[in-house]
Amino acid sequence: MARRANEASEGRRRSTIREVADRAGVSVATVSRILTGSYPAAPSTRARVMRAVKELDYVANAHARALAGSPSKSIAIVLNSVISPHYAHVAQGVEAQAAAEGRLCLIGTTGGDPERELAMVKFMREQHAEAVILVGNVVADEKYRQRMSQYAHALAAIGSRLVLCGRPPLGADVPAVVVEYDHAGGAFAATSHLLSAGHRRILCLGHRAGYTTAEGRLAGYRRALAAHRLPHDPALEVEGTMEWHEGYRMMTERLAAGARDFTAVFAINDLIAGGAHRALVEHGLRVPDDVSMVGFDDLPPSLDLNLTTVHLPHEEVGRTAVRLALEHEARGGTPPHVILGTHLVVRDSVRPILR
Amino acid sequence: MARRANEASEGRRRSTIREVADRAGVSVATVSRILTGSYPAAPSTRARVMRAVKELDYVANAHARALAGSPSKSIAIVLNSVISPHYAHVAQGVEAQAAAEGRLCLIGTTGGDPERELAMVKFMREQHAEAVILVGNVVADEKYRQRMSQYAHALAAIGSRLVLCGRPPLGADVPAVVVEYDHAGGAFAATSHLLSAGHRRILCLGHRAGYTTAEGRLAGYRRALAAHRLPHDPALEVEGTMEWHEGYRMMTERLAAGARDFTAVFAINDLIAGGAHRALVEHGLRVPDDVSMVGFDDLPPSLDLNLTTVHLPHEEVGRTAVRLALEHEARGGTPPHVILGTHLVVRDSVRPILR
DNA sequence: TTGGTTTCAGAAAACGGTTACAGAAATGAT
DNA sequence: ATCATTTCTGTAACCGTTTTCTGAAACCAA
Repeated sequence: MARRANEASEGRRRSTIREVADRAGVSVATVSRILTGSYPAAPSTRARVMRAVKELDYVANAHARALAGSPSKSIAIVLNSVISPHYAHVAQGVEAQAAAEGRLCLIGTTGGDPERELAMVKFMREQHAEAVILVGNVVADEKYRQRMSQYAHALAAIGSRLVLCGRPPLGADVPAVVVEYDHAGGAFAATSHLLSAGHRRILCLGHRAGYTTAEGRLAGYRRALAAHRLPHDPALEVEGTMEWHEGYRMMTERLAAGARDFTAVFAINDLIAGGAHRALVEHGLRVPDDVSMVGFDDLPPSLDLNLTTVHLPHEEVGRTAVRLALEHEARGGTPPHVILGTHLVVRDSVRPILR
Repeated sequence: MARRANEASEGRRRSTIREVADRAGVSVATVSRILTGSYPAAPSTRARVMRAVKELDYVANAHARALAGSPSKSIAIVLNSVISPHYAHVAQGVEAQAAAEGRLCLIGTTGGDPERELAMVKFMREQHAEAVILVGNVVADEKYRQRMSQYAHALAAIGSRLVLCGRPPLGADVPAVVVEYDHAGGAFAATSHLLSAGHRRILCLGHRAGYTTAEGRLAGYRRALAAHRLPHDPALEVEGTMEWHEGYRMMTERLAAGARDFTAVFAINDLIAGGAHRALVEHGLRVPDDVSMVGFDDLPPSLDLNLTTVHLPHEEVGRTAVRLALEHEARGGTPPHVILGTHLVVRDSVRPILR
């Protein structure tokens, strides 16, 4: 079917609201009002305008729109990387909620570098994003905190919001929405689960000072022990980063050292659990028959391992971040600080101990 | 250290180029020129301006900038979902390359719905993205193709580009950059690998008519058989979607049917391989001892299974998409169409057959 | 000095929308 | 028929930049 004149495609620049107005025989103001729906035009006018829009294949210029005062309709998300499952889920949540609220999603990755994070926030500020959502932990020195809280103030001054997602607040006087996970609560539940099964020597794999996520989980582990009137044994708390090969390393070294001085493992995340699992298998130990294990995060690896683990509402945190930012932008007041709950997902990686 | 007057944070609106100009005692034109670096101003003027920028915490308004004519410096990526590892890797590549070229990344997900994809493209068009990158396959009816190629023309008319990533071209006359994978080549290599090991009855799991990805891989499988002067046996080509549970289903049904009429499996992707693997194990068959297996994609599951598989340059495809779009935008001419090569990653899931 | 080049900086016109304000047309009441 | 409303539409200012065109200094050679 031969298309009409194919005007829009003919190497010409895009059509403007003025051209639409001319073709419909009305003023630009009318076109604008009809398209934004800010005013109920007469049906006949409306029809003429819509026809002109169709014929010219008119698409409004978001930049002109934003410049003229209407909000930019965009949400920015800044994270470590997109390929890590956890971040991917959070990003998915952000994007989904943003789309549901008619917003576009700007995305930037930092590779965990605070400098790049700061640069990204500045970049997003140029774009007038309605909210800038920072996801995950960064090792934050004092200079970083100062600069970031300056950004928070700057964003707040123009009716935008900084949102901290899965990371601690910057300070009481810094206007930022905060959405955190209850790491300690989850770790408490996980450890209690092992304790209830009769385990007393529980290895805690992967804590690390300065990383609030790991610290929170270690705290929950200790609290659970304390609730059972057990002291925590520093020899059972193994330090390491939250990666598969670190889990493998920690467990391998432990087993190589000789005595198997534990009956259960609380891995601070599922990746560590996965690595530790491999190391156990290589030493002829089976989960859960020989060693019980609980993880944290509830990501794909835990499914493959049939691992009992703590579920983090990854996607929910992203949705909540967007929702709160937008609500708060409208309402004002003190930025909300919410802590999302976690829960234990029981699979098959724990056996009771008979005494 | 007490900060000066903290002016920018004091609930006031953001500062403009005019304010910077006033404070530095120059005109807005000069400020603009210095900030964009469009020509070398006198050092003293430059210093004054930069100081004013710092003091006012001035950040340029990207919308005003884009409106005034400079390119928007943004790349849009539209994909199925962010949590699928394959798409996540592609997105990572796009974001990385975009950042490297000083561009911001707009992201949108469709959930595989062609309607939402079209809406997203329109949305991105409003934002004047320099390129719109469409990732992954969609079931495309004729109406969709028409609309999408109309968009391609519209984008081309304003110096932007539509990029198709991992999906076939829309047509010869549609101005779109295309970056594809060599599915057939990869499948040929994978199947040849099994054939060289002496396998003759090779199950092909997961082809599906209408899905170009699956079709390409099936074609490669058949071509490899043909190269060995073997006919392809329709009974060995099992239909299914590219998901874990489908792999599980296909293999379970196969084994339940009775006779084990194959010695090796070519799974059309790693997820299928994973599901099939589980089914085999449940029937007491081990990989590679009892059955050899090759997958496709080289994603996390294949690592866990120690699966020999075809590596797809996931991230590379994203980087290439951005690079080509930007290059082509500058150069013009016929949009490039590249096919990225794949290669076999040999792990430990294939055993030679002794005759 | 003078006149011709450079260099640097300013004035003002876009860019493409939104919206306050005002005016015209249509409606209803008298 | 007249006037007061109500309903719709047009005029024009403005958003914050970039950029073209032009003018003023500053420099150098004659």
